[in-house]
Amino acid sequence: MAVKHDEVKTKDRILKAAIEEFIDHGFDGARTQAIADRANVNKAMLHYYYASKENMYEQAINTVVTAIIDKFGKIPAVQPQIEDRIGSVMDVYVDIFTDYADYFKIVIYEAMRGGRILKKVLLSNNLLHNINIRNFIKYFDDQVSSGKVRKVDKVQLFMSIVTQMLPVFIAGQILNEVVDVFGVKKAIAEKFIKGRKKFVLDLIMNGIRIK
Amino acid sequence: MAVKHDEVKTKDRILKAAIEEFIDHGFDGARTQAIADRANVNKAMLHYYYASKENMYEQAINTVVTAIIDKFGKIPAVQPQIEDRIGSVMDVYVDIFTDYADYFKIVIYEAMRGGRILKKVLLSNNLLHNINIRNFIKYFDDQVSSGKVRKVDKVQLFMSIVTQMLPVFIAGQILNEVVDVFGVKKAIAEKFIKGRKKFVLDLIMNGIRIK
DNA sequence: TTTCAGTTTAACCATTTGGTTAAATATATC
DNA sequence: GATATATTTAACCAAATGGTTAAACTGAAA
Repeated sequence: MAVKHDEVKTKDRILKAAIEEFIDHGFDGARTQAIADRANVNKAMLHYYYASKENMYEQAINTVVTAIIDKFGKIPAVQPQIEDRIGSVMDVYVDIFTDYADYFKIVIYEAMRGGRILKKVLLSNNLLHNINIRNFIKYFDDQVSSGKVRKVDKVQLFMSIVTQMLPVFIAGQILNEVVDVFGVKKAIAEKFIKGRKKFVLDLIMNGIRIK
Repeated sequence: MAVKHDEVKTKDRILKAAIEEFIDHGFDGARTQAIADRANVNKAMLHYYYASKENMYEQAINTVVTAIIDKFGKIPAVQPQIEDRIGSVMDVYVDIFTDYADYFKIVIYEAMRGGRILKKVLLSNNLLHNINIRNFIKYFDDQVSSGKVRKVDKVQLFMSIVTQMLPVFIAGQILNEVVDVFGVKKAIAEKFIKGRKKFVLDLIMNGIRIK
């Protein structure tokens, strides 16, 4: 077997280039020639290693989805204070919405085209066991039992935590445009994002009503 | 002038068809032939009335953005109870995320491609005066003054209200897939969406802490 | 009924796109 | 160095795509 030993293997360079191209343009907007250029290889190499654009896309989705879901395992399982626990969930999502924003963007692109590939990837590789909302629910039940917090729907609460962190992702994508269009000062917008976690944590714990 | 009087004018049929095609496939995935088929016209008619795919796309974005922004004007300006006021904001967004979900999808597609056209459309037609977050802020300030609610960042609060309604949109796009992939029962998922507004309103007002 | 601007059609076109192939080149093993 | 296998390249291809054109058709006004 005549195996070449490059610094980074051609096959991997192509996949990385493909992911970048899909991030920027989605499946339909991506061009195989552009992927070849990004990877600095002849276009025929894409066919050699991945056979088709669609197959390359599936590998790309698999890679990014695996990376994102791995992050979910990073939520510290045990924490005494409910604020800390909710804060940890927020931290993980803030991390994903910043460090993995590009990967998350591909996933949204894919979901909008129908999500056929996403579904396939999620159902294989039993990736889902890492999305441990069950841990959160169990923890929350304990807190309710011990009288720390009142009883509310736990799935609804979890969704509230996650969705309220979405501005972090959205800002990363279109902050400059929002600044332009709405005439908000950039420093103000950045301060808004920086203070997001603290605000949401306070809102979830205390609400706005005066008692 | 020999003007034809169809039930629905060809030009309008084409734009409607284009919007549908862009909803389903985004700009890059949309096919001019598919638009012609949807509108039941010869492909040359697209060129006759709209000159290019890009121009057609710009008209489409203009139409859907105008429709969505008009909805923002529907928030009742005056309401005595803060719960009602927040509820009204939620209602408007729930309406947009259900009745205008397809339009909203185009806007997301466009934002993900960079939002150049979206920006152009928003900056022309002074569409933005309808997005009256200022009204909400003024109202909220009054409520704080009169001791009804405690003082929190108003923009943060507004974003919390809006983002927490996003599951309504997401469900409309991928509810069936979520049911498949995560093995949630469909009735449960639908109940979750139905109860979303009530839950979020309660959470925002009262938080989860026991005092 | 002639006129003429507005509308529609079929056929056509240049370019782009994803994909393919045969030949050339590199590399490990013997 | 010979051999076999893996890798890479340039050239090529069919299909699809957005766009164009000349000619035909339509209907209201003169």
